[in-house]
Amino acid sequence: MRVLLVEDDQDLQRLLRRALSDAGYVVDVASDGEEGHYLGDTEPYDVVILDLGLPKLDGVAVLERWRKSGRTMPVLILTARDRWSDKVAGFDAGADDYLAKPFYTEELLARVRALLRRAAGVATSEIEIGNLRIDTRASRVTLDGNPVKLTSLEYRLLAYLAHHRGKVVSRGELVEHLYDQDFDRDSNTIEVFVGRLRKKLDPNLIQTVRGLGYCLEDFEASAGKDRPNV
Amino acid sequence: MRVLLVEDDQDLQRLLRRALSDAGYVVDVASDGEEGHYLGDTEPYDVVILDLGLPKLDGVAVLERWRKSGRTMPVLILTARDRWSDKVAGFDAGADDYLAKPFYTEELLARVRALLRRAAGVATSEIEIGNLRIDTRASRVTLDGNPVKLTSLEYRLLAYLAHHRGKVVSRGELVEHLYDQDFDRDSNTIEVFVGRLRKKLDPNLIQTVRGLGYCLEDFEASAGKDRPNV
DNA sequence: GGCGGGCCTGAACGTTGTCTGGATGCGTTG
DNA sequence: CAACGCATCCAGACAACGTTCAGGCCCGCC
Repeated sequence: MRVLLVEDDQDLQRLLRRALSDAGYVVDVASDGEEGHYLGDTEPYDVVILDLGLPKLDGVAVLERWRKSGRTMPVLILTARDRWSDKVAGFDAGADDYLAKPFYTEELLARVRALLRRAAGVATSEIEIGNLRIDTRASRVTLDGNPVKLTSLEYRLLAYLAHHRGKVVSRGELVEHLYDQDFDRDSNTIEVFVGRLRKKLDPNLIQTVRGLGYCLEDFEASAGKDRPNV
Repeated sequence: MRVLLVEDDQDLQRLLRRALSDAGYVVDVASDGEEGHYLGDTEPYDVVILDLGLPKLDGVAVLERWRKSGRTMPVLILTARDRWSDKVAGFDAGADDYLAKPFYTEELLARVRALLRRAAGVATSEIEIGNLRIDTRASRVTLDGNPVKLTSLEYRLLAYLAHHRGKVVSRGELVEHLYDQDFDRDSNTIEVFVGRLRKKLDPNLIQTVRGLGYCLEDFEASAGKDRPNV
């Protein structure tokens, strides 16, 4: 998952960037409104954390522009505790959630997870696909109840597919969301990781759609078992 | 849900009492340590909010007495922001969470909810993981029945992992909970303590998830054998 | 107040696992 | 059948992690 963090305060920026990448997200950072707006307009983010008090272009304005040009990614706004009017303005401009400063890092992470869940149309922090279960809060995966050991990138790839379950996801989209901008796209790492996931989980879990990408389906998950049509 | 609030500052007491009962809790209030201790010892509370700077009997002493006499209800301690040593003492005495003054009411409420949730999940004050047993009220750890001597930080690290058993906990989260806010994050103390715990307890107890953090697992404690799906 | 011991810290160094990209093989498509 | 896309295998590079150790700090003890 790829996150855009728009925050001008240097300390907070460093703290959050760190916490977010610790949590396994790819993080891009902007320090002012213009930069933030540009990035959010051009790069595909799964969620945006947007401070409201920004130099050059105010957070509310940034958000309004995004929404006007059709950007629908979930946006969480950060605001000083006493600026209630900002909060209202933020919601009116199309924010999905807000958090008042100061806050605890974990709370922010929890809210980011919630936004990602909601965007995927999932109610709980656990995604269940056949006999496979992904606990996004604990960052753990179980198959038939047995815990499966995944590496960081394997997990992130699986999580992304699970959040877009049923949709065909292109290799390019995966690269864009799992890596940061400058990544050599000629490599075949995605294939490699898909292969590893298939081996560790279920060979039929991730379906290849030739020429388009990969797809994680409901009915595929229970494949390894005794089922009528496989 | 019934809450005990032990706070000597009149203004804060009124504010919190109001906020808590607004939130739907039944609130009892004590204004000094003795009264607080008495109430906590005789009445069944679901959660206690305990200020540390109290007349007659200090908060840490109150907490210690409760724990020694077997009271296991979750306790959230309130402390002045700069009294770091108090926080440590509070944890060692058996606190479940802490909040530094000044804080926002909403945050307190969020933490109270979290404590209640957690208490609902974990029935006893003793956490058992394989042959390891952690007595959170006595801050004692036994392995195969033999007591293990842990230092303060070792214990706190273990306890935090145990409270979040099964969850992958990032180094950053650990640092945030074990140390003061501004702690040099480039140090490797966490690794050192994880190493010590592994040495003192079980080498397979704490699992490392590369790039994400550490995880304390149920199944790991029993035997470090190679299981099917790993 | 000086002394000793345990504990925490941070740096250095050794080790391991993960990531990556190329080579190769297989199946599918046109 | 040739070309292409995808899967698998492999090994080097590298970062993350583990281990050890010495210095500093605090505390209790003499």
